[in-house]
Amino acid sequence: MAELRSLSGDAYLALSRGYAAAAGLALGAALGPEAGRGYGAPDLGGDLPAAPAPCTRVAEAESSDEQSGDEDDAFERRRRRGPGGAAGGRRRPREQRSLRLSINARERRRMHDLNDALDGLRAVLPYAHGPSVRKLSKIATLLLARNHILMQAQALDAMRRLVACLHQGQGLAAPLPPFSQAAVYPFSAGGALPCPDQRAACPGQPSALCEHCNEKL
DNA sequence: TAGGCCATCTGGTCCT
DNA sequence: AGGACCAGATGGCCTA
Repeated sequence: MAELRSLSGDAYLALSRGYAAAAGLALGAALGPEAGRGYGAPDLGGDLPAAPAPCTRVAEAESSDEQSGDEDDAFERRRRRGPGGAAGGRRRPREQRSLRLSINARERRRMHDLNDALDGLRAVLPYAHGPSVRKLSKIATLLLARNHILMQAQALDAMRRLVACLHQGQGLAAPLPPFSQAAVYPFSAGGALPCPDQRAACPGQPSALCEHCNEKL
């Protein structure tokens, strides 16, 4: 999992493509070695992990006395195992159990809210959405979002520099790379021009930083 | 069968 | 005291 934390732009694209593949979409860029065990595999006909349906969640979370038998069993096991923990104290067992169930329900609700937020994030990320595509994992969602934000920031910066060039009336000494590669996917290998070309493209920008080497142009 | 991912329970800590 | 947040443990499901 550590490799995902330092996901490069190429790996990001590979990740996106991995999820897009099942839907027959190609987001470009070669599949990198970091594309990732378990992250790129499409779900062929499989269902999502067995989470309670959204419509049943609320009722489930709000009626703490109507928990599943599993939770009852777990509670009994722990009760037998030893003295109560923080929730124990001097409470009567019934009181203690009621409090525990209430805490469990609250925690469940909290996690559902967190998952809803993650679903919202997935909905705006550039990867293939669809019933035949496996949902991004939580960690993949966060890493994809992070890299997407970074790339959007870089694209925005590139556009700002371009506008600055045009305002100075110098035109472009060299053709800009295709928007889809340079602006949208600035990390993509071969997508952006090497530094000397960048210099030639906008000679009137002495203070701008090269996005490839972080040196002044 | 191992490994990845997930939901849930649980106890601890911090905050209001 | 009660709620929010966190991390560890556990067990289930799915895939390679």
